[in-house]
Amino acid sequence: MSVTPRRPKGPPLNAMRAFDAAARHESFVAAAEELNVTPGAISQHIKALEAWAGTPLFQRNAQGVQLTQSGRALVGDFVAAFDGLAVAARALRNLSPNPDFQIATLPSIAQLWLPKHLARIRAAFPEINFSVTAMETPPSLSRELFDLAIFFGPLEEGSEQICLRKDEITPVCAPVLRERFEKDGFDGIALLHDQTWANDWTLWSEAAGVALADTQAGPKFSLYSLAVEEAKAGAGAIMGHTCLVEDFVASGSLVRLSDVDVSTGKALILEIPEKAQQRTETKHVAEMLG
Amino acid sequence: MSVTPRRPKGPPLNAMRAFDAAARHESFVAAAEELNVTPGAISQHIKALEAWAGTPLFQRNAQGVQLTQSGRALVGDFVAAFDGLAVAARALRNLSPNPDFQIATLPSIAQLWLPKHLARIRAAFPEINFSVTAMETPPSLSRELFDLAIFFGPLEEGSEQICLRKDEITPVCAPVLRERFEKDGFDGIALLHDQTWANDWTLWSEAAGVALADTQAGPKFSLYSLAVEEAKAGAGAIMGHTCLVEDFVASGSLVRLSDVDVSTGKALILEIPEKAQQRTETKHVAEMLG
DNA sequence: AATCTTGCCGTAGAAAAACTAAGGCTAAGA
DNA sequence: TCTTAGCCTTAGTTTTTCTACGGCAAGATT
Repeated sequence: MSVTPRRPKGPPLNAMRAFDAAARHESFVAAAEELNVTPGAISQHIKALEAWAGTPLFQRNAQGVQLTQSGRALVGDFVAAFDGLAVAARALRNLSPNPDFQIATLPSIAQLWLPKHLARIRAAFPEINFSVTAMETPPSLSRELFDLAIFFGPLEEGSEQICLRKDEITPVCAPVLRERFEKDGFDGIALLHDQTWANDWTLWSEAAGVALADTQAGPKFSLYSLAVEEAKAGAGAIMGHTCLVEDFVASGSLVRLSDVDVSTGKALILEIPEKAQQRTETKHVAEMLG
Repeated sequence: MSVTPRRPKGPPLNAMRAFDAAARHESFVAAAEELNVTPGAISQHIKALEAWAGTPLFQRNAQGVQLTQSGRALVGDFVAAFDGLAVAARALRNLSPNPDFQIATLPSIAQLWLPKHLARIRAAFPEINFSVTAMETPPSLSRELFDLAIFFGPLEEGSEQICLRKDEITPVCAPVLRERFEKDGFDGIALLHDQTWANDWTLWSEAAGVALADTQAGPKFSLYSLAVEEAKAGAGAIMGHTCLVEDFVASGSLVRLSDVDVSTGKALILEIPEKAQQRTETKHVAEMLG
């Protein structure tokens, strides 16, 4: 009999959150990204939880984890619980007198598309502070405290989505390279690549029926906007996503190298949380972007 | 624009749990007890949450806290969310090959009533490890990971409760004091008190119509079982709860000083979680105690 | 076959969070 | 007026959590 009557403790909350994320993604790396920590942290949380429960929750394979039978049985409960918590957290945030309006989007969209539109919206809502967070993968709006997300992707049923633009690509370059292109075609120009859209050149050359020497060769950039800047400076041609480069084409700082726009099958999609979790301004802001 | 794209963080989980507890009890002290920490810890959590939200959640008064308008609006969401989490946590625990069977009860019951009954049950379930946690206030079975609770209290509707015994009290003392009692009545004997049942002597004297010089005077003990031991050793008379002292009376180590049993209006109550959260053995164990 | 790449693990040390302890304040009630 | 109950604050300690980095194994690539 212990002298200090310590109640039996439940499992650590943060470990449960880590499990929730890891289970939804079936990946420690993806969970780590969502929670903004390193995969090692997730690994430790899961291990702690497994120790507490006395049962393995994941089967570790070399190229990824997989939920065990036991683990899979828990996912539903945990997802439901943390969904509920997210609702509560959002309610808490919305109490604040003037919470930031949080927008999640791709780095490229944040840099090339959003500023122009956001300026208009800021003017309409001068009292609201709009924050933009750039990320590679769309967040779950039912989980994370974003009020609006803009990403490229296929339209999905059942969520609050608006298609802003079809995603189409066409090669563009600086006007100074135009002459060289007229002479040698694509062979005379370096192809610039963005790492997250590494297949753009291949996709376009196949769909447009334009043969290219090597669709993978050429300088690679970690950010699309960097590649665009380089292209404007004359470093080569980039596969332009029309919605991202149209302003440069209009102003003449980039010129088209083809009349053919190829659809990527995706679209520029605006997504907002489900109704119950929207802020009063959300709908209005979405309409101004659409 | 920050270079490291840090996602906006939600409120700290532990702070939300502290809020949940504090809001349910409308008391930091009670919340602290439930979570097994000091009130200071709760205070800090709440302050952190208020800072995060930018809104006060509690109004601090000298003799207790009170939820603000804002705070009250959140309670429902948080209670629901943490209820869900408790369900998930229980599911997690029940995965374990052989989890302890957790029993919550008053210290006095744990020491004076439970051992006899538990012995029987341990014999019937030799493979199960029964853990007993003593506490002053019944836990919420939908929140904490107990499988069974035994407390004195009024029967309530709608929960899974079984009345084990009516709670009745009657004064008892060691046989050696009997003679003195015959001569001088209660005036010749010290009255022993347990701090959690400080009014027992008053209650009995009024209900039984027996006048006592001072129902509050006499040695006080923090544990009822300590007072019982002192009484057995001849230190004075104690107000015996029949279900707790009957064995000593039967064996002769304590003797009754009155024929009058006074009902406290309470009962010895066994409570188990709602069906969906019970373990397979729960019902059976409860029946063996009843 | 050799080499990359991906995604996990483990450990050590560093950083951050959570907790306790102790002293103080205020209002209610004796 | 004194006591009690209940909260607060602060400082310091303990515990938890995170990162950094080396390693390993299975597919993929050359």
